[in-house]
Amino acid sequence: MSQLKVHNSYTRQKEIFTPLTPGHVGMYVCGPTVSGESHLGHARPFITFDFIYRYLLHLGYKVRYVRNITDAGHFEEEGREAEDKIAKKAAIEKLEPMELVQKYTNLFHWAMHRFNNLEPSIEPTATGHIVEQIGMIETIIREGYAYEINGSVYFDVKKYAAHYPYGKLSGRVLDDLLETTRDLDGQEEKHNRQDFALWKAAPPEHIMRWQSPWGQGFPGWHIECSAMSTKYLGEQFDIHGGGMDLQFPHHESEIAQSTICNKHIPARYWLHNNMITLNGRKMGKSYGNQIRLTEMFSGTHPLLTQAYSPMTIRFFILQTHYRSTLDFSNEALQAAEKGLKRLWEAYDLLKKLVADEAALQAAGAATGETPGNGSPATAADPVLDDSIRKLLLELDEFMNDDFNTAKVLANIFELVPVVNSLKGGQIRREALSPDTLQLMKRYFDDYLEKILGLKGESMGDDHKLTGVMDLLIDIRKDARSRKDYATSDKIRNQLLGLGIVLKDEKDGGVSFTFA
RNA sequence: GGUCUCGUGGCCGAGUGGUUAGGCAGAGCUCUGCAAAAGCUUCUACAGCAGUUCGAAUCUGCUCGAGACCUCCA
Repeated sequence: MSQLKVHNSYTRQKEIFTPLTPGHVGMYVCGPTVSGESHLGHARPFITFDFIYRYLLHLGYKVRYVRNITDAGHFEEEGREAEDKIAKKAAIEKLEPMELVQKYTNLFHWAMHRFNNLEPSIEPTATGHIVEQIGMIETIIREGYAYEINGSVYFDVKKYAAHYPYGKLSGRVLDDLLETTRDLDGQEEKHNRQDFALWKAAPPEHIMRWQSPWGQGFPGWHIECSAMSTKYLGEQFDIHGGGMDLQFPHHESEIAQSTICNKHIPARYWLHNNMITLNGRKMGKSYGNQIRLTEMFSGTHPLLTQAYSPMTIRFFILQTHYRSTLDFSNEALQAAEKGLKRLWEAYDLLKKLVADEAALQAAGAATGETPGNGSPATAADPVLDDSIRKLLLELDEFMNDDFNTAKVLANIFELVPVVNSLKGGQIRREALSPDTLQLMKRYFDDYLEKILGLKGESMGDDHKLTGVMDLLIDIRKDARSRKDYATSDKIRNQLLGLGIVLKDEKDGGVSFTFA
């Protein structure tokens, strides 16, 4: 099997992934700022790094996945809104800051859960690590790369750039920044405009504040990630992830801070997911075009023609490579919804087929007979059998190639007609060897559920409901056998009105799904 | 203005210099009491121009267009 290759934003190349400590992976992903509700765009990094996390686990790595919660709030830089965002909104909503933080943290966790994202190993909060942040800032000052003015501390970018490759991650040149940095209020106390805050003195109205060697204040935007990643993953770790829009200035600043404190770049592999767009434009609050997750799930946003389930959104995201932009539209989401449904029904079928096969073998074994009805050990259609195995084995190659979930799904979709044909009889069961059928089931289990993190939308395991359905299906069967189609159609149509779709199978059986 | 990315068939999207991406939608057929589902077949592509090459959607240049970052941002 091929080795895992990842696209490293830092080198702009695909590189073979080699963890610092064999068998172990440390991964840090920038988490949400819990000052408001998450929107569709936010779903992308957390789903992306979830399948990356899952795949690393699948490969057998022991992974420590750290994803922070930014609950201190980043202030708008340099005085435009010299107020902690969280404190500001809290005043508007008449809530305690921590109450607000709790509310949106809960909402975030709820959304993550619905997306079937695994929980990170550690989910540290910024407010819980003020001490570490202050410690790091002190180190940077001691090293001579930060200075204090009026109770605030700034990172000396110019000095840093003279000794280290500043701007490499984001492809930025310091001189360009000098020219393009805007005039903002409060700039004058900084030595240079491109310097960024490590610690900000808190104005009197600022609610969230902590005591520091420089007086009462709050931490700058970038220091929390440096402090927490260092604390939980060490001075250098394997993967740092986040959205592409965080490359500058956030990740660039993290690199600078950690380089001064720890003497080397914090992470070896920098992975960035691309944006979700709406009519070709990035979804984000700056553009006022975001659709909140609660609105997605309920279909309440004016742009939505219907509600979209968390799994539909997950699947929608998985159908695209994580480094490409993904354009939202109702049509695209509906396509994803239908595709996922077809895929999942085939997967359910496959599970049944394999279970039946196993039962047959078991029955044969129990009676001591050779499994006359079972499949022979060899494939009657070796060409088909081979092509299936090839499609399956390619899945590993695709994932190893920078997590190409789009290709993975394409191959799996090629197998959907095979599964359906096994059920429909267009392909005889003997055509495939039992091994191949088993292999297919294993790969579907691994890829669809374990790695891509998809799951069946629960249609309710209500025994009473299934009982009633069995009864109705039974009555309808009787009616049909009497050619009483008025009755049989009435049952079917009325169930359809309730959102339950009956399907008459070829073999006389009847199945039902929820529309 | 600076830096960078992208432009694929009705829509969403993969893509290696030479072979079908895939999904959804459309068309035809099969199955079916009808329907749904399913199966089979099928249509429309690589922004434009020029170049490199035996051969380019895939490399180079130019033109046009879109977007991202440079400010909080996933």
